[in-house]
Amino acid sequence: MLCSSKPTEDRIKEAAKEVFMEKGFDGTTTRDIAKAAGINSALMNYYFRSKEKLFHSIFTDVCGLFFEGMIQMFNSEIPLREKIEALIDHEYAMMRENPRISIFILNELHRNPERLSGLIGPTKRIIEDSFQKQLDEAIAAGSIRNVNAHHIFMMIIANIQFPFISKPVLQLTWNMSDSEFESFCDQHIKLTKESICSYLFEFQPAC
Amino acid sequence: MLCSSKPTEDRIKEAAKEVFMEKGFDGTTTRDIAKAAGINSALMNYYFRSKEKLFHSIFTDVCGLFFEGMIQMFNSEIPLREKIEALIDHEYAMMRENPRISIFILNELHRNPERLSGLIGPTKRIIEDSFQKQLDEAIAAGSIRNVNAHHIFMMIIANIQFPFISKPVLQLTWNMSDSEFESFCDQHIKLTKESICSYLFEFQPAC
DNA sequence: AATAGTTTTAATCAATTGGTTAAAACTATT
DNA sequence: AATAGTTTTAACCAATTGATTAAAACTATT
Repeated sequence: MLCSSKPTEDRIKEAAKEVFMEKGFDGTTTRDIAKAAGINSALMNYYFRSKEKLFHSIFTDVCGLFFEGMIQMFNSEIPLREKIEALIDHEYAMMRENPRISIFILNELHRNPERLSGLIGPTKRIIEDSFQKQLDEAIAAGSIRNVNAHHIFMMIIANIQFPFISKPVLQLTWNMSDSEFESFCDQHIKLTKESICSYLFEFQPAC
Repeated sequence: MLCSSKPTEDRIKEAAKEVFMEKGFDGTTTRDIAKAAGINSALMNYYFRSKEKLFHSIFTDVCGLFFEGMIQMFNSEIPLREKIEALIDHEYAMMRENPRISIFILNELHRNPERLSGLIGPTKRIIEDSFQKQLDEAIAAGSIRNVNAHHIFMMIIANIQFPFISKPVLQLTWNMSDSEFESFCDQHIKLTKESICSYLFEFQPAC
């Protein structure tokens, strides 16, 4: 039967995802995965042919989760101000649910940039999005400052993802508990919204 | 002799730093290091007792480089606006000289948070800095918006470090050459300065 | 219950890992 | 040049790594 094999295959993938996200590709052994999945270590090679192939499968999924929602948001047809706030809210919610996703993806790409080839599909679409157009129209109308979409994009993701990426350092240097870290993040995305929107919308057109 | 041994010890350290920063602790083998340093692999254990100890030595150095300058800047006695701009300039210069330093440190801490214990000394001082006082005074004087130092700090380092951390993704999704990436960063720190300063200084005190 | 097909396992493989050893090469002092 | 101390090396070790194998356990069809 083909379908009945699903549960174990999925169990392996879920366990592997956990371990890979925590330890990275290099720090993970196939025995770690087998142990986490509660299976014999040979079974991993039965379903996925190698550690590399299993990782690739998981990495593709994780990147999808990481990029898809964001891209949809960018290309959705809502007014600029709401879009920026919705983007920040969405991105923040995603990071709260998957706090390690950012450092995991970015580090694996840093270690092995060729992995990018797999995600050219989903990410490429960021380029040809409607966001720059939306900005250009607002700029032409004089309702916002003249600024490139890439920088707005960077300001958003940097301010949301970086707190999670640097969490261990922050908690040590600022003596933060987990709940204090949470409220710091809450406050920071609020401030990020304000900061970006005030920079964009509240300017002196010709002064 | 004790002093004559320095050159090789340093050569090992320099080579190890390169390899560790590129491949991470888990991705690096002692033979990689020996090869990069042009030495017999046993010599590494002669000078440093183990891979872990060699790494610790390097990690301490790198963290010093990463934090020291920033802390000094924060505690220097210059006016607020200049301080923020100087901080950004300094941080940016440091990242341009050591583009991988951020992802390296943050990932190693993510993988093994205990390594933080070694850098409690240098970083702790960030807490008891004069920056918050400086902000409080400006807030009391009504010259800036009411905002916590932690958030200004986060806005600065997030906007400077994140472009370097996410460089591979950016270059792919936005089809950027190395020089285009550079000018993007130039532009982004300029924008970051403007954005933070305008948020801080240009506000309606009671509107 | 006998069969054929699938899934799971224990045992094992060669390669690589971090680390040790004992001898060699080098350096300086006598 | 003989000595003692340091630095470097080749050879090696046990443990771990990713992966394979052949047999066992399971499942369904006849």
